[in-house]
Amino acid sequence: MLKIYNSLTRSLEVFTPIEPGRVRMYVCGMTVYDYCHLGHGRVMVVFDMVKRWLEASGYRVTYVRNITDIDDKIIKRAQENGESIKKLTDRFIAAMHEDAAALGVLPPDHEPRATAYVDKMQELIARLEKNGYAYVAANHDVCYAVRKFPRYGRLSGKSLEDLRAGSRVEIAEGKQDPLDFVLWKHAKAEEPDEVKWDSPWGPGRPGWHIECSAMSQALLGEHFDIHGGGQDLQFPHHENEIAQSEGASNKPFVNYWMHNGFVRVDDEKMSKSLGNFFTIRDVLKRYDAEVVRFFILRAHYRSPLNYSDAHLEDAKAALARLYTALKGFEATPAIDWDEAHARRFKEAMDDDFNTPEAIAVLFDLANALNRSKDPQLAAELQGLGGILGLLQRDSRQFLQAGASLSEADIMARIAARTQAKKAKNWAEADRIREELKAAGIVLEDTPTGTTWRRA
RNA sequence: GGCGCGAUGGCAGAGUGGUUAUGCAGCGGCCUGCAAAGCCGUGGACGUCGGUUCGAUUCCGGCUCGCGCCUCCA
Repeated sequence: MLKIYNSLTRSLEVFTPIEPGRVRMYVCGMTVYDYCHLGHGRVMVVFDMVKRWLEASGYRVTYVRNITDIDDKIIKRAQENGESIKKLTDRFIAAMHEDAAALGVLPPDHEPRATAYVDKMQELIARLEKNGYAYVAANHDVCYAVRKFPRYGRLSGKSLEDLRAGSRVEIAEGKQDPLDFVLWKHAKAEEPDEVKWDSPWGPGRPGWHIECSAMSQALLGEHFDIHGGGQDLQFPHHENEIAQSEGASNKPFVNYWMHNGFVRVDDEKMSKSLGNFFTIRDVLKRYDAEVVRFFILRAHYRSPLNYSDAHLEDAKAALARLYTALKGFEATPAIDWDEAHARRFKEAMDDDFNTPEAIAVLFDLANALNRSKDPQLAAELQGLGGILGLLQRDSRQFLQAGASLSEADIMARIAARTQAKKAKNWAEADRIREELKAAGIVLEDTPTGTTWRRA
């Protein structure tokens, strides 16, 4: 029985889908004006894991992760680069897909681009206007009247009074309330035609928050099961989504809200604005993508995750232990859910996707496999790993990837060393081994011959 | 200032009202020509002060410290 920590109620709840056997899930994706950093990587990996576990549990899942391809920063960046919005966003969407694929993130079922749903956004705004939640401000922007929505603040645990007290002095041109947010931004003369759409409120473009309300509704309906995203989106983005979607439909919007924790650098949130971010592609130049995925999944999705070389090295060594246990087994992944390890794995995953505990089970399984050499355990280790998107490679491939010398070169030296060993010329044998070690190649003598792996 | 989250052994990171997390690193042993890998064993922990309890790292409260949101942000 799956339990999910619901940000809306701040408690662990039994998961019950709206439609039996079926899960509809929406996750806020990226604004594509730059390369994804590791924080974005975490969102993608975490909700990929969630989707995989839901499917492994027998649900049919429809997973939507949107792309924000129209926004202030995109416009600004395109102008700086002297390229069109379309060209810029296409470029970074392609890069995002490369990064996601490298991290073993399966493509979502739908990946809507905001610009393709502008008509849906306008429909939604029109309904909000009709229901009395939207108004045209003095500067011609269409705004959402926050005070009209009684449940505003429920998700973020903030009252309007608290928010007002804490809000920095903000020049809210024409807004009825400083906390009101923009649904439709009136076009400005200096903006390129590419970012102007005709609308009942004049030419302009959608506000950020309405995008997700429109896309989720278009693809998943007015009421769906799970909505996810980074913790920083809880307020105001997700709060605003609720206000918009429920204000328009008069129905509950989402049953379970999930928020993943931040990636940190030196105990500070990794973010564009702080400038302390590492892009996924930079990290992948130095670490195997599966090591990065393992590193992300080794922490609980709601906990902060500190990024550092030492932690990546640690993850690399740990993952190598798992692959080492698998060495020599070419089993087809197969899970016997009645087997003790598999049951523990399931229990962990059902407990709010406790991947650290699930991975601990994998290590116990590796230990049992090392002792017994039972191919069934190898099949299970690979099977359970597969649910997390791990351990699907040939173990030799993992253990040898990134070697500084060619296979033939290494094999030649191993042959030379084997000769030396036969002649009991230990000095020469050790010299060759040391030489390879200096090149990052570790030799291991086994009863059936010498094997190698990269350090 | 308001709201929220967290504080676990050298590092990372789960979990539990009384009994082993797990991984990396360390130490001892087995194996090995010696190693490596693996196996066996082992030391070392629950921020602080109170409370509840037969018993708390685990529940409750104060404090301290850290982080986040309150502004675009995954």
